[in-house]
Formats: sequence, structure tokens, C-alpha cells
Amino acid sequence: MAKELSKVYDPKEVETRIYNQWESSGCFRGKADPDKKPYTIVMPPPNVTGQLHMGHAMDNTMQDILIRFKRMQGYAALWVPGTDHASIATEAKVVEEMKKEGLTKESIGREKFLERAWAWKNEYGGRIVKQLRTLGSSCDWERERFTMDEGCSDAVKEVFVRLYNEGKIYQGNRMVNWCPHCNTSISDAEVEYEEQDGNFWHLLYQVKETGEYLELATTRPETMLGDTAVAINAEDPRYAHLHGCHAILPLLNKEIPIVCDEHADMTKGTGVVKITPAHDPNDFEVGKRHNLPIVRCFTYDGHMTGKADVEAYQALLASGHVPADEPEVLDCGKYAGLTTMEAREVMLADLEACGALKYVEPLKHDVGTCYRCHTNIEPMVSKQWFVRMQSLAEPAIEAVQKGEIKFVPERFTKNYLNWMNNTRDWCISRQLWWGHQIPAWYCDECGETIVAKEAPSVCPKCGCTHLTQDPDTLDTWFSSALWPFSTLGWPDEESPDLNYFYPTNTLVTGYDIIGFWVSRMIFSGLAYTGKAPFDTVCVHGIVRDSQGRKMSKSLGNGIDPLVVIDQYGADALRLMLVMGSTPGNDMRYSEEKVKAMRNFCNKIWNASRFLLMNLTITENKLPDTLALEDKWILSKLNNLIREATANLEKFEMGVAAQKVYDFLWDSYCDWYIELTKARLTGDDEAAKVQAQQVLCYVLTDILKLLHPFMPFITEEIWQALPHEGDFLMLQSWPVANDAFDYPQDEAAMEKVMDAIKAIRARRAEMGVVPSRKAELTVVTAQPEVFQQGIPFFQRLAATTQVDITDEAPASLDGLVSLVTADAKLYIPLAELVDLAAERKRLTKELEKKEKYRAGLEKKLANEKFVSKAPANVIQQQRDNLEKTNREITQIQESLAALG
RNA sequence: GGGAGCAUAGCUCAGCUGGCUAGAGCACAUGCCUUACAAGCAUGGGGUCACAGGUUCGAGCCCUGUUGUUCCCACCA
Repeated sequence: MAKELSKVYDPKEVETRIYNQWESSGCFRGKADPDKKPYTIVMPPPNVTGQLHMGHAMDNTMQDILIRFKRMQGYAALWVPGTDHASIATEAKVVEEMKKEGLTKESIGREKFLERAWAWKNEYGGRIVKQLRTLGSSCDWERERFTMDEGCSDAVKEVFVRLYNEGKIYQGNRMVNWCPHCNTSISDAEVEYEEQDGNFWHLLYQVKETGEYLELATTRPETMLGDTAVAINAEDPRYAHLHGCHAILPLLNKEIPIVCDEHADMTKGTGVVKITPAHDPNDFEVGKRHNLPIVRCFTYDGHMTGKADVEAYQALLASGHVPADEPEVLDCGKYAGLTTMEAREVMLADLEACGALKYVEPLKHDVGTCYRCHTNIEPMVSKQWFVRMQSLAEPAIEAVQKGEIKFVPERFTKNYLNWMNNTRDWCISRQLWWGHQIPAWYCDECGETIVAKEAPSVCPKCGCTHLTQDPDTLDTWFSSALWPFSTLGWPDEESPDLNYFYPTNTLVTGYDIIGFWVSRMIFSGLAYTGKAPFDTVCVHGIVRDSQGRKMSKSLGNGIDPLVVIDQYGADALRLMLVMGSTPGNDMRYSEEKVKAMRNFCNKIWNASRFLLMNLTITENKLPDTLALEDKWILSKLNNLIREATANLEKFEMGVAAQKVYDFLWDSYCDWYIELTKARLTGDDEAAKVQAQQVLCYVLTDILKLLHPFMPFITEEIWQALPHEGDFLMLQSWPVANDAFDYPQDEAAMEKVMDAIKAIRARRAEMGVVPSRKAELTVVTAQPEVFQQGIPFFQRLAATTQVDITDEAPASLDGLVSLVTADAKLYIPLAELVDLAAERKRLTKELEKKEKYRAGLEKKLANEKFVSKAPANVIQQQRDNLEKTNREITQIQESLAALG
């Protein structure tokens, strides 16, 4: 902060300079210190190729507030940053880029593709990390990690091998959600349901034995080629005669059994269901129960299977290493090669032509879509790796129920438990190349599967050397699930970081990824490290646009935090993101709010500028004697420290910020600075110094309290004030001191302030310009209180002479009178007095007060209230009554005096 | 179908375990460039706390129901 200060704070130059100073001085480094308690936050890793958006800005602001707060409180604070490889998103981008050059993954091969992907990562990977710095994030950049770096990859392999050996990972042909566009399986969590217009197509299947037609409905007629049964309910009297009969599948003229299964609901539709085990999750289960063949009729990229697919299947059979549950493949004949949607149209026409299509019933229904590309999901039987969830979920549920992990706000506990209690086995293999390749190898000779951290050189079963690694990669969330400990050195149990900083303390994240991520970190931490990975999950909402819509690329309504920072400063943005928003609730972005916060920055700036202009002291300490107003501000500051600290400890960041904001603006600037001007501009040198000392002391504490929220401007100002130490960010957090509680002086000061406000209000009401100053007579039973207020009346209430007395003036001629609870005030503004208006005003005032008094009296007369309410509440009401009584007396006297 | 959130001033929202006469920012009105700040200061107007019951000495806050709204999960032949 230069000596010559501009009237307006300019964040741009300050922010980069200060950040560089912090970073180059090692302020962000988390150091294990046996004399301190650790406090650790691990950053939710943004996508490595992503760009900073408002969600990141909010998430990281909250983390930075917590880590800075704890660091100042004396914890060994560590904030571990890093990025996520985001397999499906990144791969999609690289594929898209290659497409422009006319290349595909397959055409260049895995090795070349991965080279490109790494190049892409290296080009864009640094971007978001730089952007996080502009926000002021005080992460330990020397510990920056990436989910695909060596350590994290090692952790991934370790976990995979362990789980496999414990039987908690298995491979099998199961029903998975298949995205024909991304060409990969995705987990249940990654399916998003969308309402779409569709139809029930009512089809007729003839019964071979009786010749009658069975009516059944389907929303996906193209799956009928894969039908291997028709199900009816065993209890259904309508079809009792069909037990053991067969149906003829139209188009294929294939005979399929009619089976009895509970899945067929007698109350729904006709009670007859077509069974397609390969392409419907429920039908898959029915198929298992009745040992039905599984016939696949779709390719993995969303077309109907044909001759080539059958040949591939037969080649597989010939190899001899085919699992028993490998689905058969159908040659769809005339439909082969069509996309499923094209096939649907052609098949419907054919069905209609042969009379098998009875009618079409339109319907709206929710259809599963891919969370990335929103292509409709095809349920498919496919060979994938799964994590058996049950034994992992149990301890994860228990840890939260026992309170080892706490969700803030508490209501998200339910959300989490609901997720955990209903989780099915987790499909972790993805048919992608960018990611952690599954550490499983297959013997080309005998088909043996070998799971190991390192590539085996020979097959342990047959001894041959022809081994092929599973081409699939793991779900991105598999590696992020390990993030809290893989970043701290796990699986090396001896890692000093792991021992000191793990388990971590607070996880800050949005409610939208509790299922994806939080739940998986919890069960992973418990299963592999034996400890819950954090003690508190601090959940926040999403930042919406000013109309309450989700910010999205397609809507183009996203606000770039970097643009906001450039325009208003990072401090303003940060403050806007935490103030006035409730934990766990969504918030709306509005430029107005950012402006308000920018104005607040400017307010601190100017308050500091004022102090610096008057500053002659070089040491920041309190004077030996304190004036009334000093005690008032110190007492209020003390309370503020108490409250703001308590709020921060409860993760109530917005409330804490609001309190300091109000204190700085109202108490410090609008009152205290104005009150000190009497001393600062006076001739008493000792008083001048005294005022400076208190101003400086209080401002310093405010800067400390505000630092976690607005680190840049507070550091900049602090550097310019008399201080010890190098950085504000490394100072200790203020602690409330009972010695600074001055309740009596606080009350006395406020009596004077009440009088000043009353005078201002009356003058404004009467339209008296501030330049028209007047004398003041204060009639009070507490002259010693108001005596101390004389200079303040003069400066703040446009007063010249002040006369303090305990006797009412002999005549009210030409006097304006006004009352507070503790004084009657008289101002000679003769020409402005309107007796009638005066009487009217006082009468109105009196009515209001009397009404209020009646309420209080009624309450206090209520025996039940007096006997049941807590003592302090009763006392409060009594005090109010007493004060109101005094006010009423004052008003009545004034009215009487008016005649 | 199950669960959750929200509903408070014209707008955006605070209001922590029930307890001063329900607050802030923006907007509005009036007056001030009062030598820190007009991105400011002073003063003021503006609220049946969605609706209906209930618990309580006391309800914006707790309970039940209703309405509107947003979201999550599940199912859908």
C-alpha cells in the first residue's frame, strides 16, 4: 500500500503481487509439526482439461476460508490441490479433436491415442490450476497431484488387486447401462433420466398350441428379435391354460416358451410380458430364473447385429475360453446394420403388415440417458468388472450413523444414507483408453485371468508367455474415491504425510456429487485405511444465474469467474459467494451483489486510508487509558470475535462474514471513525495518539477476521499498518478477552448515540440543512453520561453549544423538543417550530409507545409467562417496560409543556 | 411411488438451539460533494413472515394438513 493512495481500491495490481509474495515465501506450505494439530482439506479435483466456473469458485472459496481460518488459529494447515483425469470427458474431447483431422481412435491405435491425450492434458492441464490461484486459493502447490500420476496410479492398482483377492471385485456378463454414443458402459449413477414422448406398441404373439393371440406391449419394439420367452403370472386365471405352451415370435417365426414368472404383473396391461434377457434389466433376471438363452441383437455402437457379429461370436466360441454366461448373437437379417431407431421403424412397418401390431398408445415416460452426451442408454448384457458393494457399504453406513462423519447441513445425511442403502454392485470397467487400464491379464493359450500390480511375464497356469492385458480402463470415480489418501502417500503406510495429515478434516463439495464421490471416498477410506477419510462433509449448493437457472454451456448463461475477478476483484467475488447464501442451498449469481461487495472492499480501503493519513504511531498497541467511545468499540469488537469465531467453527461462513461486514461498516466506519475525529482534529496530542492506537488496533483485528474471506485487500492494508511479522495470513486469529467487556460504557455510549440519532431524525424531518447549526440543551438524570458526549453532539448532530442540565427549560418558546429514553433534548430552531405539527407528532409517538407498553404489561402480568420463561427473558421485558415508561413520561411532559 | 429443499419488503436473500418493536443489500423518497470513501453520508417509506389448524407463557422458527415451486432417488411390459 503506497503512501499516496487512490480514492478507489484497484484490486488488479494488488492481487497478483500479493499472491506471488505468499507463494514465493512458502506461506501455503503445509508442514507437519508435532507441536501443532493438523488440519487438512483435500481439494475435490477439477477436471484436468476444465475451465474454472462459478461452482469451482464457490467450492474453493469455502475451502480457502476454512484453511486460512484454521491456519491462523494455529493448526498445521494443509490444503492439497490436484486435478482429475476425467476419463470419459477428456477422451471425448481428444476424439473430437482427432475427428477434425479425419482420424479415429482405432485408426491410430491405443499408444498413439494416449500420446495425444497426454499432450492434451499437458496443454490444458495447467489452466485450471492457474485460475484457482487468481481466486486466492492458499493450496500447497508443491503437493499438487493428478489422478493418473504415479502415486495415484499405484494406489489404484493396489486397491484393485486387494479387492480382487478378497473376492470383492468380480468380472461377469451382467446387465449394464450402455451408451452407444460414448461406446462404453457407464455406472447406474451416471444415468440421468429424462422425460420423453414415446409409445406403447401393442403386439400380438400367436400361441403355437392353441392358435390364440397374446397381446403384450413394449416401448422398445426393436428388442423383440432378442425375445427368448413370454412371461405370464402363474396365478393369472386368464392364462392358466397356457402353462407349458409356446409363443411364435413374429418376424422371426421363432418358437419361444411361455414361462410363469412373478415379474408379470396381472394388474398391469394384459398381464403378458415379452422377455428380452440381453436388453432389459428385469428380463435379464427373469432369464436367469428360467435359464433362458440370452440373445443379443444390438451391437455396442447402437446397430442391429448381423452376420459379422455372429462370426465374431463363433470365433470366440472356437477359442474355447468363453464364459458360460456369454450371450448368443443373432443375425438380424434384413435389419442387420440398421441403427436401433431405424430398425424400429422398419420392424413396425413389417409387424403392421403381418397383423402383429395391434395398436399404438402414446405415452410420456422417463428414459435413461448418458450423463455426458444424453444419448439414450441401451441396457445391454456385457462382460464388465464390478465391485461387490454390500460388505463395503455396511461400514460406510455405520460410520455416518455413529457420527464419525458428520454432514453439514445435517439433512444431507439422509441423502447419503439413501444412496448407500440402495447401492447395487458398481460397474467399474469402461471401454475407454484414457484412464487407469485394468490390471488384469488374460492368457492367450489357456484363458487364465491374472490380476496383479505388475504385468506378469508367464501364465502361472500353463506357463506360456502370451498374455494380453484387459483393454478396458477404470471408472474415473474409482481413482477419485482414493483421493483423500492416495494424495497423501498411501499405500505407503510409512508415509509421513499420511501419518500426520490423514484422516483429513473437512471435505467441501456440492450436494450433486454425494453419491458419485463422497460415498465412494467414505467406503474406500474405511476399507483400505481403516479410517474415515474426513470427519465433516461441508455441503454447498450450486450457483445459478440471476434468473435461477442452472448455468450451462448450452444455455450460454454461464458467468466466467475470471471475468468477474478482472472487473471487481477476487475478494469481491469471494465475499459475494459466501455472504447471503445458506449452507447447502443453491444461490443466484447477481452482478449487483458483486458490486455491493466491491463497494465493501472500497469501504475498508478508505477507512484504512483515513487511518493512514492520520497515523503517527509506529507500534500497534492499545493505550493505557481509554475513552468512552474506545471502550464501546472494543467491547463490541470483543463480542464480534466471539461470535464470528463460533460461526466459522460451525461452518456458518456467510453469517460470520455478515457480522464482520456490519461491524466494519456500521460500528467502525459510520460511528467510531466519526467519533474519533473530535480527538484527531483537536489540540490534545495525547488524545490524538490514543485515538490512533485504538483505531489501529481495532482495524487490525477486523483485517484478521476478514482475511479468510477477502485475503488480498486485508493483506495489502495490514502490510501498510504498523505490524510485526511478515504476512497477515500467518498472524494468529483474534481471541476474545473478557477484560474488554465494558457493558456499562457500551450502554452509556449508546445513550449518547440515541440522542444524536434523535436529533438527526428531527432535523431531517423538519428539513433543516446540516449547515444550519444550533444549540442543544440536554435535560437528563445522568449528566455524567451526556457530558462525555458533548464533542459528538457538536460533530455529528450539527450542534454548537451544549448545555447539560437536570432541569427543564423555563420556557419552551422557540424550542423544538425531542425525547429519548434517557434524556429530553431541546433545540432552538424558532422559525421552524410548528406547534400543531409538534403536538400531532408527539401524540402519534405516544400512541405507539403506549400500545407497545400495553403488550409488555400484559405479558408481564401473565403469571404463566413469569413462572415459565427464563429469567433473562423476563428481565429483558422488564427493562423494555421501564425504558418505554421513561419514554412515555418524557413525551407526556413535552406535550404538557406545549400546552 | 419414496425423500428433500424452498415460499419473509418491489427484487435477491439473512434470520444459528422458539424469547428485544422481523433484518441486510439492491431499488425507492428527501437532504447533503460534512477535508476516508458520491462505489459515500444522514434520514425516511415499504412486511397478515404462502394458507389453515395445533403445541407453547411466547411461533417466521416446532407439529399436522393444504397450495405453489425446485431438486434427488426409484419404477414404468
